[in-house]
Amino acid sequence: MKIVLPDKSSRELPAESTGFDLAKDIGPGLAKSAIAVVVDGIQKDLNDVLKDKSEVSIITIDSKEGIDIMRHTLTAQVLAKAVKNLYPESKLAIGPTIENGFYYDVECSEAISLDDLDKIEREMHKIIKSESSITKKLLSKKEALKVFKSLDESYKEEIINESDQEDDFQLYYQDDDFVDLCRGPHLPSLGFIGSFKLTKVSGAYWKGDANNKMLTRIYGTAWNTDKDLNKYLNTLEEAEKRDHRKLGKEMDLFHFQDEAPGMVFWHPDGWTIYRNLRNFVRSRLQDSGYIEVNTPQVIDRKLWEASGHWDKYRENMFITEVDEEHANEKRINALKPMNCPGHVQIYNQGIKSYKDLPLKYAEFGLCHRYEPSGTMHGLMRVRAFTQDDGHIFCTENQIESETGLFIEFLSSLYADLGFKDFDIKLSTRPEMRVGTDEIWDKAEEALEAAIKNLGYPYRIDEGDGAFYGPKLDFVLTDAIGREWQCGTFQLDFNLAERLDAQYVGEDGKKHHPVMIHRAVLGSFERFIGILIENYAGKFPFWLAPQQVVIASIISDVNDYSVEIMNLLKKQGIRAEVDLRNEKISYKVREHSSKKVPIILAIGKNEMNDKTVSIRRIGSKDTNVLQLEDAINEIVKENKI
RNA sequence: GCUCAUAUAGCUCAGCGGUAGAGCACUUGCUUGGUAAGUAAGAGGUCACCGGUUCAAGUCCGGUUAUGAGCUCCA
Repeated sequence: MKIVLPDKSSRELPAESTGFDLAKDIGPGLAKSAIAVVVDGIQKDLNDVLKDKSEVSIITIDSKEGIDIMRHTLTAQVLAKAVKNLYPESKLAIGPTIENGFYYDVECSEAISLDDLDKIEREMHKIIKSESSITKKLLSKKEALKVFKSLDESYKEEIINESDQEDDFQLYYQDDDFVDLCRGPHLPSLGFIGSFKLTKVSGAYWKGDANNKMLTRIYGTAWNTDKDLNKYLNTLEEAEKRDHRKLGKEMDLFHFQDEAPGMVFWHPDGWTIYRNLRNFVRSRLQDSGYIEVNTPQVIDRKLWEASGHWDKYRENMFITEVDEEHANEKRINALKPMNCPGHVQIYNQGIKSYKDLPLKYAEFGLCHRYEPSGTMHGLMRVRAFTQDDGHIFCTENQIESETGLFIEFLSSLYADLGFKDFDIKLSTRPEMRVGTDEIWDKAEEALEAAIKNLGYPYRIDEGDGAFYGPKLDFVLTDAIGREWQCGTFQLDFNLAERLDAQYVGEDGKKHHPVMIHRAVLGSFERFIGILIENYAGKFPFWLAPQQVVIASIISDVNDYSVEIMNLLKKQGIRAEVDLRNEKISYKVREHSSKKVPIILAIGKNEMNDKTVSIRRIGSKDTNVLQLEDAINEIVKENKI
């Protein structure tokens, strides 16, 4: 039979040949590292029989797909078996791979804790040592059910029962008859398994549904070599070191307390960062045609009913109760969870003409949302946060140009904040939606055209748009490769109509404008969390809360130190002196650990020569400069 | 919201039935020292909150609150 290879060349093989036969035919090296094949675009086991005229490529253990298959085999054949060996009463649910690793969900009467992972790992090593080969059997629904019924694996039975296929259920066996149901493909033998480590245990619902039983989920990570494994474990450690909650405490930036869960108490230095960031965004917004507004914090439920929030999102809103003194008012209010209804109220004052569009309101709006208790996480997920929110009121024809302007605006802001890369995700119409297909067509096309014009790569998330319109989400990548979704650009065909926002068109008739909800940072709180982790606390000079500390070496130079501080302060630099009766090494250590960007050490020499000794964070080098030159350099550095 | 875990000095943590301990930080004294911890002394705690068991509870049990890891959610 004839097999076509990825380079379109073809090979003649005897009938009934497998992927492994093909690999052998190509070369012994390939045969050694081959673990699976892709047949006509679908991953198959290496020992599956190939069909005539199919297109086949070979997956080797060191490819991305290969590692994924290895992880898959590791969880389904090794972790699952180890758990069954150690806890014979346990039942297997599912064991997929995830980014960098895998997990397996099991039902276990005995609680499995972190301390048990060692034991399970040892059992896994024992299983791998057998280098058992893995063979596949194809069973009918009835036969497959019989197998798992006899093993009392009720989750597997459920999976089979709910499947709409009747035949070809894939059961993978090891030499000693351990069996697991799996979509495959799997490694041909356990000998291909590389380095792994079990990382954590937690609970997870069967099928991800909170109404179902909570299973035990065991997580692990796996790589081809010890080196890769260690590299990954190191990045985890690095992420832990950068944790904004830890750095926030160390650098004295903010805290939380029981009386206001999910709401930030900003300390002086944290608030300085916040203000710097806000000033930066504010000036950019002004340059880009936005008008800043401000809307009330507490608004009568009537407006939330009109906007639709009361119906849909009441669960997540903070509602105020009328107290005794004000009982005659009998009003129920809500803390705003969003700024948009407020912005429409401003828009609705007076009559708008098509000549007024696009009209762009911006607000650093403080919003409250009652997030479920288990979802809060430092600054990243809070109940009170400030959005760099904005709403663009425009016509359908202006969508494309406004999209382009926004993407460029966002891109320049991200670049100045230290994020060069971001991805764009276009979410299209969901099943439940408002608006005609015609307007959805037009809107989705406009968004896509704008991205294409600017030449940015993007991906499409079918059906992930909001019910009121398609949207773009912007995902940035931080210094250690993690992704954060921050910016958003959401078209809304619903709210203007609901709240009766109109403009008079060229035709003299009234029309509803398209509303675009947009944010670049998302929330200041979360974005500062991301900045802390991205920079590991070592903020760029212009953002740093304390920019310069002038540390005296002996008390004779105190006056000169204060003089330097005042010169810097006059130039708008956040400078402080440290005149304490401590050694210079003590002061350097303390201010370095607080991540102050510049330490100026001042001793007798500096005072006599009118110089400073400058030391930058992250470097042990010191550099002696003339005072005037140093100040000029520092002032220059303060520009974004 | 769900599961599991955690809550002791400003911070990091030890103590796990017989009414509290370390290091750092803080205060004071000595020390004026040249780039990541000078030195001595002192002060500092309703052991998260409410209840239970016990002669006796940071210590065991239950509840509440908050936090953490996941899950679910995120307009």
